[in-house]
Amino acid sequence: MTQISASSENPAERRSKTRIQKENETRILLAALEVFSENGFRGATLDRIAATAKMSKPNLLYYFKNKEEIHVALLTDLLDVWLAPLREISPHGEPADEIGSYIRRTLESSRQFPRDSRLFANEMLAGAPHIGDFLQSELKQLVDEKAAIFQGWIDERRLAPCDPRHLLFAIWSTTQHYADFSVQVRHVLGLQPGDVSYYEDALSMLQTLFLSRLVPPASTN
Amino acid sequence: MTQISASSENPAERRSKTRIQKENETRILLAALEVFSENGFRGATLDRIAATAKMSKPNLLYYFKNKEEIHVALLTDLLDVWLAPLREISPHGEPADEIGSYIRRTLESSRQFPRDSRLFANEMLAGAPHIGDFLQSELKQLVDEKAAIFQGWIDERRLAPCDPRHLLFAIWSTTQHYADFSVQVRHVLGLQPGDVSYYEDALSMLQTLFLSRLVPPASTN
DNA sequence: TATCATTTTTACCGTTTGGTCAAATCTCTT
DNA sequence: AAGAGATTTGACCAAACGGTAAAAATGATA
Repeated sequence: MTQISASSENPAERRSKTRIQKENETRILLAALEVFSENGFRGATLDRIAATAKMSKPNLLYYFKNKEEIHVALLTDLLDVWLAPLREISPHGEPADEIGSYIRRTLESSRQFPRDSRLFANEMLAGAPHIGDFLQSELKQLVDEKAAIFQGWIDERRLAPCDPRHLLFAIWSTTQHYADFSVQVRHVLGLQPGDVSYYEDALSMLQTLFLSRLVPPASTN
Repeated sequence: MTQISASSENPAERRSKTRIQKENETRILLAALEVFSENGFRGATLDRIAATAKMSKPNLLYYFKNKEEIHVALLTDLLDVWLAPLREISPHGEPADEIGSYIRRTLESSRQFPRDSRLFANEMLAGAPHIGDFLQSELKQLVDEKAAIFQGWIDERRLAPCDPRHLLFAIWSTTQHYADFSVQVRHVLGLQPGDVSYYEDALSMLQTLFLSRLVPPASTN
């Protein structure tokens, strides 16, 4: 026994990851993201993930013990990244600035990580079987916290009276729409499959909607 | 040969539907809507649909020749209903009234037919394999037509300058969000599973967002 | 280069899946 | 009540599914 090393049969439980292990895990997660985000958990198959990762199925199961473990790994990674912009909303800034940059950031996430957005959307549509607890506890807490900031602005007349949590829903839905429904967006706009140029017009529209005024006050002519 | 009748082996192709046929088709479509809307096309199984419809699988396949035919039937029914409110937008009304009632109607559809909304969302996430053609042709045409109305209002200074098609995206995404992400909405708001009371606050928020002003103009204090 | 741990593959297993078939049952009309 | 057509069922099939076992191949290290 020259090496104390890891001893566990599961590579994920070993103390430090080898080069090959790190490479293969990211390859698998990338492939799994592709497949899960298109077809949801039930619609995805290990064979397709393995094929996408250019790896045999047993080899894939050498790194993750089952289908669910891959899915959970993806969702866990996702939630951290996705909530970062929300955490950054500060009570000390101007409402317009804070909301404006929050929209810009979430829309940017939508453009950069459309598959992650679709992975999350699929989980929601399925009834959030894997992250229901997270939504009820951590997310709710974070939303309550940020909603309190908005409520403060409302009380100070720096924001129109509205339910702050629904304001967040509106921001989430409009920004993620461009990732989740990108097929529809492209078809309606007459764009080619890979074209994501519409994100610029989207940002412009959303800034108008949330920060300016869409319909002018009724004139008394 | 006392009866000329139908002759075809496929009940769907017979000239007039029997009582039993009508009953069973609706039972199947209802069950299929439930299953497809939760798990998407690939994630749904005929066994689950049959079980939900309280019917044997071969009997189910007596009415629809395969899985895809059920899915297409659901999507076809859906598109008509879903686009009705959009068709009703008139160039002769006031922008605020037209947009306001359109939001009210789509949100009402979201509340009344959340499964339909999720069925559509699943189809989008999967890349619209079954209705891509529809999006490119009929939907694009309808959107272009309505976008022209909005553009007219913009030219008349009755609507803020913006891309009208993105305005439609914003309305679609915010209203359907309450159906597609209802689990998240309920968890964040701390509501019970069946509770859809949030739709009232949602309408209020969306009317504020689209028809009024969220952030007051910067004061010069 | 020998050795041991890591990685990959081959062959397989039981279950689920979409779908078929023919026989049995039911329903409606005459 | 009988006959024809409509409906339902049980038995079945090949392929796809998630996952396992063990051996073979590769990599790292001394």
